[in-house]
Amino acid sequence: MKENKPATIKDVALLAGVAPSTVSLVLNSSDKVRKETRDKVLDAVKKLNYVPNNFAVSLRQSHYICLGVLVPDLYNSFYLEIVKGLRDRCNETGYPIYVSETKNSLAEEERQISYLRSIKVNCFVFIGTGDDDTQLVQNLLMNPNNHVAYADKYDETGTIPHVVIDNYRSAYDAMTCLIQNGCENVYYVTQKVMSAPVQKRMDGVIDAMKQHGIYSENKIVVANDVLLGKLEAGYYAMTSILSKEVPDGVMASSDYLAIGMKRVLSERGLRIPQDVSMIGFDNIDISRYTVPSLSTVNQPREQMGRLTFSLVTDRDATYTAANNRFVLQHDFIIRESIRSQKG
Amino acid sequence: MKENKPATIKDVALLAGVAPSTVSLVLNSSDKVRKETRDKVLDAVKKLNYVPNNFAVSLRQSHYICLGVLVPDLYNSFYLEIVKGLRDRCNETGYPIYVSETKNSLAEEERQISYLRSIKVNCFVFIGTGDDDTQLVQNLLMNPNNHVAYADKYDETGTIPHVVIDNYRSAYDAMTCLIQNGCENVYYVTQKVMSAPVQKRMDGVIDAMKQHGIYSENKIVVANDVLLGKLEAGYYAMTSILSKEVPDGVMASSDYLAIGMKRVLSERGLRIPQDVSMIGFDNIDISRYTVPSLSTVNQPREQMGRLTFSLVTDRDATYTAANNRFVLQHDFIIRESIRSQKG
DNA sequence: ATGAAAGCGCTAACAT
DNA sequence: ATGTTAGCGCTTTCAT
Repeated sequence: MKENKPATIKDVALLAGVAPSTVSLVLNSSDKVRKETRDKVLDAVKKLNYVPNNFAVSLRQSHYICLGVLVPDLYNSFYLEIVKGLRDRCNETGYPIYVSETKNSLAEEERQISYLRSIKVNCFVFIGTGDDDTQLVQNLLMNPNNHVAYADKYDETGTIPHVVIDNYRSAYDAMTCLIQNGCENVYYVTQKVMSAPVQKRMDGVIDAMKQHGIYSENKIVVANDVLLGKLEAGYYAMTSILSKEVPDGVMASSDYLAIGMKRVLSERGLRIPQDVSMIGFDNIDISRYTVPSLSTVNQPREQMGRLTFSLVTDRDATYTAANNRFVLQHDFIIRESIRSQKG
Repeated sequence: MKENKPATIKDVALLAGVAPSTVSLVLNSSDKVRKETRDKVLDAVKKLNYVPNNFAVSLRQSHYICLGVLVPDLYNSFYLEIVKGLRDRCNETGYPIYVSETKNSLAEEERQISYLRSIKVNCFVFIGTGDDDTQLVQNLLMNPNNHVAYADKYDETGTIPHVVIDNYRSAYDAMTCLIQNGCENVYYVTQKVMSAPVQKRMDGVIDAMKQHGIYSENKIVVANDVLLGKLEAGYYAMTSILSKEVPDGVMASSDYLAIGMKRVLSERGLRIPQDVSMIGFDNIDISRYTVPSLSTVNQPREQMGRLTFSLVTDRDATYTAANNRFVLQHDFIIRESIRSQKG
């Protein structure tokens, strides 16, 4: 039995011997129709393999509640975990969710937003995108039906709800830990794109170094992760450090970088943590299983996603925080890659 | 300037002093309208921040070309790379793409398909989903507008184009390599969900073992990766093997499993590859950077995605293969985790 | 080169 | 409890 065109509500009505509006009623609120009629309709629906045309529904209802998510990189497990939190909440509540990749490009971001608007998405979540998109966001908010929230992204105006961890503090503490465990010559390798969170981490690292009198500009190394991929970028960053000297500690702005760096140390016969202590950032799943396991800072990523969902779908602002900044707790996870040698 | 309702084509027409149909003409084919009129229209579009309502467009045009992708697990980098290939081709050609997670659940798959159909998706790509969804697919194909292709999934009927590697052969070769390099007591750890590709790999492994007279049933260990996550599942599988004996070689059906297994060996002071040779499957990005680096089988994942895109969007079957099976080349990647000791 | 008008499939207000 | 009907925003003949 080949169907040529998908069945419409009219076809169902015809087959069931009722009016289209009755079919609609059955499909949307089951209690306003006599059971007998209802069964006839549902029978016809099944027989015709009927699926409502969402375009017609949404056109008619003129509003459409759907989450649009913008992420720089869809292959970064850090972002993916935040998206997972969003996705789970969407599944729980029946919201459609559309995830787009922006590749750190403002033009791409604009293109994606335009598409999302064309399909009447009205809830926009920005995860970790650059700081230059504030104008885009303002544009979006011109329509009061639109809602915006950020995850892992700051809003200094205090108008847009955003979920972050204390990036400054967590990085400050991580670097301090290295120092307190005896490191005196520490390098910090950071990713290239200086989003606000990454900037704040660097500030924290530098302040910690300064406070212990071990800061100098050349201790900060910018990895070439835009061109190379994080693992390889870490590998090259560490290689360049070793071409100058062997530090007694290294910190990276992400675990991926750290794993690339670790590989070089092993190749050179340097032992972690005996020769070099090491700490990453993000706590990706593999960090616990590397040899030695990697110390790191954990961000509650899924929880960030879940909270962001609430913020962007919340029509009544039941959630509040000073300056719309929701700061979640990070954890500092000490594993084998740091030698413990207090003092 | 707050806009309350998004601008419609009428608003644009009004402001530009033309008819709605003219606006439509301008927006869709630029050459049928006088330049002067065109500019007026584009001006109005910009002023009103106008974005076409895709629901209305698609409703009117009644067909909609959009890719719907179904994946068991959105946090598995293997699938993600295939999706990346699809996504790139979509971006190149302007197709929208909607990616759904099915979690190895038939019910979830059904739910997602129903949603995709409601938004008039007509191209369906199944990546690595179970074998029990053939009925769903047949249902889909009742409508001749719908198109289906598989990636990393077999179709034995020969009706549905599918892209795979030679899973049997690649696994057979990998196991043979271990044996030829001197391993005599080898275990194979496989993931639990026995999709056809995973089954074929196991068949290949077992045949290679048998051919060299080293097969026995207890050499095959099924990891508990449904409950635990692959890393941890690998960890426990290896632990259980070591509770019986120390093999001289292990192979895993995925790199993730292998990394979990590797950790146990290191903890027990067993050296790779001196004491135990090791090989994984999938060539995830980290495998090159682990210490020691992990030997593995590479699938051309992005290419699989790109080809699958062509197959599902191709209206004229310009691509052909025997039984609709498109077999891409795998690579066998030898790294440090195998000791080389021919004979 | 541009305008007028019909209709895609659905829902909701109103009528019965 | 169910049917009738108008109209969401757009494209696409068909006129002009």
